Amino acid sequence: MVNAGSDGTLRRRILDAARHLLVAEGYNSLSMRKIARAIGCSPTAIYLYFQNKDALVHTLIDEGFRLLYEELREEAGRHDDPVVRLEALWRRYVRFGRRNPEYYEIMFMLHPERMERYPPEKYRRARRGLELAIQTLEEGRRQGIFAIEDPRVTASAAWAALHGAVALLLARRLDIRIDPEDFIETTIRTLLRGVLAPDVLLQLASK
Amino acid sequence: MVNAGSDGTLRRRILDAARHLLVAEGYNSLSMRKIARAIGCSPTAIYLYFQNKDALVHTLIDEGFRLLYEELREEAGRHDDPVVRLEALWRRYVRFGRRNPEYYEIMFMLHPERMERYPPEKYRRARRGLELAIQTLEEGRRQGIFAIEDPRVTASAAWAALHGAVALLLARRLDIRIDPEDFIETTIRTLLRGVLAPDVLLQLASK
DNA sequence: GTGTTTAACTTAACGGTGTTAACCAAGAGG
DNA sequence: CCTCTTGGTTAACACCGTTAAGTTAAACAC
Repeated sequence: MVNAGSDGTLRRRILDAARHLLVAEGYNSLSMRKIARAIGCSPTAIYLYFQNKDALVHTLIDEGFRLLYEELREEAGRHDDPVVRLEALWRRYVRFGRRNPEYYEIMFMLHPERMERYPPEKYRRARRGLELAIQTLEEGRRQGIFAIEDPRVTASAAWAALHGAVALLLARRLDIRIDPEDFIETTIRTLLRGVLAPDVLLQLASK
Repeated sequence: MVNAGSDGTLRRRILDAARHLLVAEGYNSLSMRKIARAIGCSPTAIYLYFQNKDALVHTLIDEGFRLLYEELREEAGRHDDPVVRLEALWRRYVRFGRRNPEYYEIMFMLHPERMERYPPEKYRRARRGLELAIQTLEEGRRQGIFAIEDPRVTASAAWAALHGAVALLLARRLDIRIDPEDFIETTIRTLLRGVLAPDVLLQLASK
């Protein structure tokens, strides 16, 4: 049979089925054969449109990065004050991870070995979100609000911290006695206090 | 053949081979059949000593947690000043992760679905390391050195931040222009500034 | 209108995986 | 000497990603 099932190019339908399966059953049980079964084609048909499973997953990862970046860009455009903007960006990142756990997992939590094949050229696109934080940090530093050395390194360190928080949250590795909201709040406030200039911090604390 | 190959109980030899394979080839290519081949027994023999592959990996994870805790406990015993001790604990954690990437991966970076089966009772043992940080934070808070609310939550947030740093480092997801040492240094200094009381911070900055 | 090419897809198969069921050989106890 | 238990084995099932070869239908040349 040719183009079995509903309409739309097979490539598009493969991606839709893959994303659906990913969300429904998680990355671990995502298999070529299941995808094929879901759309009523043979497993090998997928290889006409994707070099292999990794390539397919990478396409999903691209989708995820685009989604995340659009959220961050929109958020960044809403705030003028560097401190407010930075905090908003951070919160939005965490929100994205918690709301899209399956995307987040394939984007950031896949095994290193598997991800080394993810083309480095695409990493640059993926880092556009970080650039928003870097610019904000740089801007605030010029105004004497942030006491940091290298904005790029600081932004990366903060990103790593948020990633760790999201990762542990998604993996449910936190002590059950800890409230997730409290945990996130503490993470962000600690980071913020870590980058703010001491005098600004005192000023904030006094009022 | 009975008890093929060298001496030692088969159970012990399975664990040794598994750990060796894990370190040599990474978690992804760790398979029951490979372990069996390495020690010259049949794949099914492993099931006489471990319920399944997960149970085997969990035993390796236990080893890892014991190793990590011993390092942290030894480190904690070497420093009296809470600030110094906290920083030393944090550095030691990062060092463990970077020196034992395979252990770190199965301990903290395995897929959530797989890890949910890891018995919650064992998590408590795994958290003993965190208790060291909690106690240190509590101690420093009583002395007015740390401006934090809940030591348990703060310790968890800091742990998450360090985990994120290690995870991104091991997964080689950092911008290539960023020096890993610089990155770690910034992470730890930011965290420290985030938990220190503002006046202590100013005092530190002035001298 | 017929012959040929090409695009889209299929079936069969290879080598790998975790895991289970059934079997077997050697030693221990009566 | 016979039975039971211990500590393994072999064979098999159902899955996986991937490749090679085959098929079928549409498109095009003449």
